[in-house]
Amino acid sequence: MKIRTRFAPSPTGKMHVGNLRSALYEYLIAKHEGGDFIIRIEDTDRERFVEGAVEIIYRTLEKAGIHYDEGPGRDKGLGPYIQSERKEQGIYLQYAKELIDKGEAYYCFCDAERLKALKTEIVEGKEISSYDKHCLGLTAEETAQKLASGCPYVIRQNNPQTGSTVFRDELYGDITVDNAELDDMILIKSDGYPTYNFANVVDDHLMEITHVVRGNEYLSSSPKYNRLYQAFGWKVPTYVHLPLITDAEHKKLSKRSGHSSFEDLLDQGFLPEAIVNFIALLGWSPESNQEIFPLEELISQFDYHRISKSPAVFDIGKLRWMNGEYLKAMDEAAFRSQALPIIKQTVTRAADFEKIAAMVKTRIELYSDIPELIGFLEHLPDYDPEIYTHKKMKTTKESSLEVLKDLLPLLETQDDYTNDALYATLLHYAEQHQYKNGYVMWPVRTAVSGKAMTPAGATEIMELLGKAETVQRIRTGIRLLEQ
RNA sequence: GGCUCCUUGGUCAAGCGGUUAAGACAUCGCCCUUUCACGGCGGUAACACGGGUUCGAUUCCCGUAGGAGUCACCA
Repeated sequence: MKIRTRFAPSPTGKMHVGNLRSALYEYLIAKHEGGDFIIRIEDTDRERFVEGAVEIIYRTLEKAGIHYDEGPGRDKGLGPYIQSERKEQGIYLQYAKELIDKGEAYYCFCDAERLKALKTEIVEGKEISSYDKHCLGLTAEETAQKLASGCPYVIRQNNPQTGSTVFRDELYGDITVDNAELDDMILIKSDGYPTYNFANVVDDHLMEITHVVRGNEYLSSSPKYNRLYQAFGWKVPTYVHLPLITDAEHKKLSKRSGHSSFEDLLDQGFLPEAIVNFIALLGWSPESNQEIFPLEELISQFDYHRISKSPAVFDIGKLRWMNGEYLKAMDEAAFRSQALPIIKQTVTRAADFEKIAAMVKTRIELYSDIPELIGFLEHLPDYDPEIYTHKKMKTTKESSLEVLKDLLPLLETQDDYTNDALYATLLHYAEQHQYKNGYVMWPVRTAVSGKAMTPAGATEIMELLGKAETVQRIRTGIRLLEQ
């Protein structure tokens, strides 16, 4: 049978990486087997609905390279794929009533006040409650009368209080839960919308989803969903619950806690391919030691049985590294189109911008590293003369001063400021005095850059700066060293 | 607190009864070099603990501890 997976986001804002990874794994599981990947919008909570969030979802998947076979606008006969539209068609209510007829669900008229009175404990600021089946005790007449009078109602699942329920997860194995733990969750809310708990079961069945893949925050409610499938007499899908992605404090990534969304990462300059590659490896590993995976290779190698069970910390440092790898592998033209605007914004003097782009390419992890790296080309920064002292080069402030003073007249009279010519000049000087290259290069590079680290060597920098600026910076260096 | 799940270095992780317990990021050192970087080489660093089972446990079982998730008319 053809595998069908779905990504079922609720449109409540930006997508954080945990959501994106779920979408990615769902996509990979389907595509690895030549199956279909479906999108379903779960907009049953009209209070949390955020305008434009649906577009964010489409845009995010698009940028991530995740294409869907079915979904809004791509109806293959099992739509609509937006739950609010399905609700309008009366789908959920119809199925809920079927459950009521079977005695697996019941109307509940309890108001907020009574529900609040049921809250028994408060643990860590969270109220714990479980419904007491009060309305299950209503007679048919009482129920009919309340319905007729327009009394607001919800429909609840009727779970047994004895025995236990077992369900199987592909990764976690069999999980058994006492039925007494199963609360009579609400299926249909008083506004007529279904809850996630109900809608996902109904829709996954109707849309013929074979593999339900989702975050493992759903692990503990899955027995209740299983009971729903059983009550309907439907085939239970294959479950794959994914380990959580956490922050450095081991807390689940969430919008609420202000964790980075995919779009935030893009804004920070991360490449979508790098992000996708990185999150694919958070919770899954291939048989080989390969780490760089284009999406196509991910599809061919993704075996969901190798997904791990323990949570993974989202380490932005490693993402940076991976982004750097993608930058290095990028072709020159593509890199330039992104880097050049940033470079030109940072360096306004006439310079060989393409040369700067090439020089910077292998030394950054993010485009946003560029200004910091080459800012010195625009303005000589204030710097501490102590950086002229370098143990390995055997340079001191005194030796540097001497070298710079010797070199100044040479540089003033030289007109050929190409890298090769400058290099020849400096090298010749070093040879004459029997200095080691670094002994000369270090102070020169320091003077023309004002930095202990630069993305290029001394003469390359001089070429970029040109004669006038170079000479001026050497003089500045001498002045600093004479103080 | 109840329930459920998880537990190999700081982080991602391989391992699926017998291994010198891979690899990557980070970190440190060395080499290369016109500094740093890039590149190359190398180092530090892990099986949470206690019982079993077994000739033999990182691997299987049971406890303990720790962590996480969940307990809504949110998904």
